[in-house]
Amino acid sequence: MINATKPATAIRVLLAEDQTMLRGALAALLDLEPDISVIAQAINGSEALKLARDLSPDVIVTDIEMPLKTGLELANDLNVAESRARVIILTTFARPGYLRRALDAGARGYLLKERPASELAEAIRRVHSGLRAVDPALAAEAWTADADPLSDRERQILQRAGDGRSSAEIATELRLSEGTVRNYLSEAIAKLGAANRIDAARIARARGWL
Amino acid sequence: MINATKPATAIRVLLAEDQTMLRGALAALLDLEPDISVIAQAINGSEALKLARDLSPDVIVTDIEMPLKTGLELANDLNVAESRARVIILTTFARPGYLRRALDAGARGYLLKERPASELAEAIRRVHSGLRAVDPALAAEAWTADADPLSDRERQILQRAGDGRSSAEIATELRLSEGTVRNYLSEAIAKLGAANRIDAARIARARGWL
DNA sequence: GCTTCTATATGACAAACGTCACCGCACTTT
DNA sequence: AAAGTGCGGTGACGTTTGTCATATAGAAGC
Repeated sequence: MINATKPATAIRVLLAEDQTMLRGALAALLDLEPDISVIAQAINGSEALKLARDLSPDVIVTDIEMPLKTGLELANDLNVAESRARVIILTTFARPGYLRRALDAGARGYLLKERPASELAEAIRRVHSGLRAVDPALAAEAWTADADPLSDRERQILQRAGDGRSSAEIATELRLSEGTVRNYLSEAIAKLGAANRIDAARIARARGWL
Repeated sequence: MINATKPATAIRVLLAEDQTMLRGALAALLDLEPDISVIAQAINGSEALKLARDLSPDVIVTDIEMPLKTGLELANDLNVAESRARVIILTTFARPGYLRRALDAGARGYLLKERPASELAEAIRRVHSGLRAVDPALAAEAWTADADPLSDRERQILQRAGDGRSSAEIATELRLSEGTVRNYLSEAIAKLGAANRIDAARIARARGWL
């Protein structure tokens, strides 16, 4: 993409989204804005991290659910690396758990794909100028929502159990004893009020805790 | 959207997609093409059907998984109504089962959201000129893909098991004995080469069989 | 130092799950 | 009529899962 007509002060944006059609369409639309320049695109979280380090963009717009590294992990990695880049999460999921984790990871914006594309450009400008850009309806909901009750271990184990892995397999993978895995699952099931591990995984996913 | 600059012969397109950001971005991009005019947008299948009847577009581009009416149902309804409109399915899912159902419903195109947006315009032109536009990789896969090995009962039961219901609950709901439910699940697990019921549900979903 | 907390482990037990051989009944097919 | 087929059921058996009480080692707090 040629940006010869952009002012040198245009906001330099990195776009991370695994769905090619949406990524391409958004990049094209954003590049039509005179004050925004999409300097790179990434198809997964790892590539985005690498590009962010090489190019130091002003703003990173990222999906959450991507291969190799999620947008939340990306935001976290950039945060601990004290990156200058400001992160906007762009996702399908209006889950308070995701929003909370995004903000904890240092994201400055959280926008839903349900919203019109024009709001994305607006959010980029807001975030670049130091403000936040969080979907108002979701922010209100997050205020009243329960906090994620799961520990990191419980989350790790529940993820794998939800994919159909047995306690023994999970134990081997995480170098725990099988009994310990069952204990963690039992805890998670109780915390979520679920009937079994699958039900627990379903509930946790629906609330954005997995 | 103002189309004053379009020739009267521009291809008149109806776009049905529930995700606003993607819908808006695609509409904007397509409208940049001189020979394509997006005359209307729908946020679900029912609205798309109504608009198609009122406006009789040349080409309808539709997602599959939408509220109220899926894109496959929409294609089917238009087909039995002997609509002039030609349908292109635009979806995330590279599932041979979906492709087969789409073609059975009379769709002329099947395109993945994994593909660049430029291919969408190309597909619209092909379909409008009477040709087909099916993702080549998926078409090849569909040729060799296994048919769905599950019986209706197995599918019913596997769906519920995948949601975390116990054999006893499923038995009550479907008025079978618990042993029978376990037998069906055992069969389904064997057919799919899965390790357990959850694994089986995961595999079946991934192939579009659930 | 001692206490408390946290993560992990063990053992025991009941319930749920997965497998398999086999039965019964209603329908077709021949 | 006999044989085959599909669907549902039974019983038995070993494995996995869920629960709970309890234990141990290290880290953190006092």
